[in-house]
Amino acid sequence: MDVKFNNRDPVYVQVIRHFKEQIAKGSFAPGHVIPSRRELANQLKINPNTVQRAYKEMEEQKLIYTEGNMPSCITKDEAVLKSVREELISEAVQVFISSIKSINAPLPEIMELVQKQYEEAEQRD
Amino acid sequence: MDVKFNNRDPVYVQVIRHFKEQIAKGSFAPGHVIPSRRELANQLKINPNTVQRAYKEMEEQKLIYTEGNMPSCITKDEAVLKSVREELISEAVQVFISSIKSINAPLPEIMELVQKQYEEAEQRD
DNA sequence: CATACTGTATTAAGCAGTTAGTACAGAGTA
DNA sequence: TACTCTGTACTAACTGCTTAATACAGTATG
Repeated sequence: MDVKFNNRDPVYVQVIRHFKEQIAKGSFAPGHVIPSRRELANQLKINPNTVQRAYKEMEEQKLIYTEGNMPSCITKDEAVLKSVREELISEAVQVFISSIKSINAPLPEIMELVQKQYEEAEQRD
Repeated sequence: MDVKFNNRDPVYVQVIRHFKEQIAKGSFAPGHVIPSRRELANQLKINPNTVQRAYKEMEEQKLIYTEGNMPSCITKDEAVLKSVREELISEAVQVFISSIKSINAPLPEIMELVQKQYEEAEQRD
């Protein structure tokens, strides 16, 4: 568990985002146990309440569930897990397109740029 | 002049963004006069100080200039104007790629999505 | 029973963004 | 001259979001 924070977005939002990315990647099996509020807070050097807020929202979105006072777990509902991935992809595509259109940039030319930079990023990994 | 605000980003940031998009589009000729602080504030129903803050930052970035107490104008430096467009494009591409990579989404598949949704958006205009 | 974990709730504090009010200097115009 | 625009500067206060601090209840384990 390792999250790099930016200063712009609220920390709890970034935490949620991080979990969604992991889910989208398939890094979490359904029912997978996630760190307790306090433990994750320790790892990330943030306040337990900030984690709590993130977890609470994830619970409302059915991404995780909590039984009694056991550590929370990733949902077992595979439809939800799948939709997370679709949501992130669709979001990325929409943001991208609206950015491009807002400045009337020609798509083909931009696509080439994406292709090229993607490959460069690929090599850096 | 018409800006639709979201609740997430600061208003003054969105105002700057709006001007940059117009510049990138080529909607503003070099030296083009822009509304006064008070006038734009009236149009957008925001506080003049918020506009002032946006204009001040744009001036620091050399996007606009002000002579005496005349209304501010878009810069005449075409290199700057050009770089705004490049900056926005590069930003959009980078955000997109990092989103895609953070969830290990295969590029070709995503590219198809982009292509498709771009055309759909095209028709809506 | 006691300790140490869980999750949860409530309240306080801090902070960035925004608004509001006021003021001042310069320039054009009736 | 008086009025009305322009930009600029400064301070104060409000607001909502975010984070911090603390406390409480339940459960498992030794």
